[in-house]
Amino acid sequence: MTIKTEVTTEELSSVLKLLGEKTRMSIMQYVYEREFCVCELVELLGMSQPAISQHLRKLKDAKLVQEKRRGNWVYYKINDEHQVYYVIEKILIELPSIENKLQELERQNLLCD
Amino acid sequence: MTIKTEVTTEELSSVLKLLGEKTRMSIMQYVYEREFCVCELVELLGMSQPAISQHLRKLKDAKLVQEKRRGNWVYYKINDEHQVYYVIEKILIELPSIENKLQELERQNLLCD
DNA sequence: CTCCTATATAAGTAAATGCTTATATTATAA
DNA sequence: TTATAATATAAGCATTTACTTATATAGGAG
Repeated sequence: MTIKTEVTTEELSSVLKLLGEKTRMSIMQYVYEREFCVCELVELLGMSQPAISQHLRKLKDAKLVQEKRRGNWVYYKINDEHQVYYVIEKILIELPSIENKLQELERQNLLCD
Repeated sequence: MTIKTEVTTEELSSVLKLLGEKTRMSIMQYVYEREFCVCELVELLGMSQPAISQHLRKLKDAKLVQEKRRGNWVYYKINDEHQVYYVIEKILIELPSIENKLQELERQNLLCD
């Protein structure tokens, strides 16, 4: 039996505040699919590296994503143990598919590692 | 058969941006329950009348709520025909119950009309 | 070690945000 | 009509935000 921990309005709205920004929402969508390194996200989202890094920092501070360094690259993935992960998931599955963009990335040989 | 309209990342994140503010999230929670006039929301949320009005304006502009004037009072309720209402609902049902606050409001005779 | 690549951080800045106070609008009632 | 109550709007302001550019850090390769 799973006991669902009660969430405060403040906690939930602070998560939604982070998702309420197009770029961060997209990042979340990508790292929900699989892990991505920073440079891949830079390509996918067409934004500067510092901009992406700063968004990732906020997501990491909120424990929405996890990072793992592999050589020069730092990979980010969604934290599926976040307190409101089940809510986040419900939101992310509503977004349009990112498959096209992933294929495009692969086609252009922009995948790292 | 219901056809679920595709939602863009931008549209969804703009809605989440509005919910990503504690006061507005609370307003949405209240008007999800039933209609409320502005002065009731002012009492419930303990904020100034202009502050509440301004939040309601944003929610109305985004078509998240509907207004209806009745005499001096303007009542707001959730717009259950919003494009992503089904997502909003999934979020709102996760919030802690507001029953206590409603009872308190009633006890103090602060209900309008 | 030195060089290079990936990433993070710092500082600066323009724009957006959420309040405040003051005032306008709208409807009811006298 | 005038007065009053509920709400909306305007203007001002402090804070936050999301970028930019420049620089720091960290690891791999030679």
